[in-house]
Amino acid sequence: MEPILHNIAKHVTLTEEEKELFLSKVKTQHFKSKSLLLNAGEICKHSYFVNSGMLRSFNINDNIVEHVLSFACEGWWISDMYSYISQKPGNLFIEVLEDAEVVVLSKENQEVLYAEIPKLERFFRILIENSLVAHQERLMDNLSLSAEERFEKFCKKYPTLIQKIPQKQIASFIGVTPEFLSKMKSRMLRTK
Amino acid sequence: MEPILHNIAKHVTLTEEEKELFLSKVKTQHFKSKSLLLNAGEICKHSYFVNSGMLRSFNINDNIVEHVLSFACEGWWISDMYSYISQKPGNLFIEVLEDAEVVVLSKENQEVLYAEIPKLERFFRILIENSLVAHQERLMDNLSLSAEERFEKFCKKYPTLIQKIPQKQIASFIGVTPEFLSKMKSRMLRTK
DNA sequence: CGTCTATTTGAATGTACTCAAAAGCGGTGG
DNA sequence: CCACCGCTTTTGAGTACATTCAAATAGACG
Repeated sequence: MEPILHNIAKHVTLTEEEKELFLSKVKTQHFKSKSLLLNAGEICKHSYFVNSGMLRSFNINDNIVEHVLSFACEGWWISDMYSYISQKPGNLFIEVLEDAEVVVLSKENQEVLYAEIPKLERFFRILIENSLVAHQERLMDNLSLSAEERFEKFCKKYPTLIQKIPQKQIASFIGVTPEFLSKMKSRMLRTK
Repeated sequence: MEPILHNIAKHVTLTEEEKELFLSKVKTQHFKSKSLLLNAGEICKHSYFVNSGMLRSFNINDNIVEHVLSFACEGWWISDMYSYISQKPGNLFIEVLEDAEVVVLSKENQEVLYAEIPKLERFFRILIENSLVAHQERLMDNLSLSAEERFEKFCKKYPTLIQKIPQKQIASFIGVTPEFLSKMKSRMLRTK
């Protein structure tokens, strides 16, 4: 079965017709590593569900430093939520880290689906609730944990990502420079 | 009209019966300053909508330092989202900063309302979407802005809160020590 | 194989923290 | 109504964590 239907089935149960309607409103696309699905300053017109490969969203601040907001691999959704819901220009980039197959849902079709299949309102509410909880936890971690503790937590939480994400991206995600993460790692090995 | 109905009306339109049903599922309560609506380790059984006064949610880390997750004054919702949706013990406190009148919605009644009034599913989805966007922005700010820039942004964003929130709470919210915020303020006055 | 990018390492620097003490402020009780 | 107590804010000195800049090394990709 389509992975995205499996994802939906975790929270709500669709009839066969509803599944078909849903699939008729999305399209599957392939993207090469390093391609940009969204540029800062653009309006985010789509939400992406990852079938395979990996994406990330990030911004770039005045000092030309990148900061990763989120990674998305198999089974994860990604978009620029701010821009997507407001349909105003956002400041996130969405980039492919690993050749990816993604399911693309447009904002317009999302609205159509909400109207046609009220259960999806519930599905996305639950999805967003979980995302909110994750972001709140990450925010509190940034406020209350040391860089080392944040890194350890990241390793425990995403053991698979450690293998395939470049270290500088992980550094950016946990909020340190790549140089410092490198030093931290060797220090952690030495003192352990 | 009830402020909470006004709040709901910003996103969805309820019939008179639906409004009545909604109001029958919530209760209004008064809380004195400094009282705790939720203790870390407890299961969060309620969501709160603030009619008047002010609340905050925060956690306490191993070093016994408090970190504010959010403030809530007139027209804002507050709860421990993680604990509320999972019904597991959370690690947030919810405390009254200023004598408050709040509308209390229990998790059970929330579920009843979702079932009886599907439009509320949409209302809370939108509410949570907005909250997610705000938390994402705050997270990125913590990663990419200096303490001074975060403070300036806070002042611009919540000019009214500056007046009534103790400075140490603001420090905790933007992620610095109260001593440092104090020094930062005097430095900003001097160099301006 | 060569080029480009990522990672490591080191030295110097800076931002924010800790600890300590003094000053300010608000609420409460005598 | 004033005095006192507790909490918040300010100020200062010393420190630590993380950054910047630079250079060397390693690794990936065409």
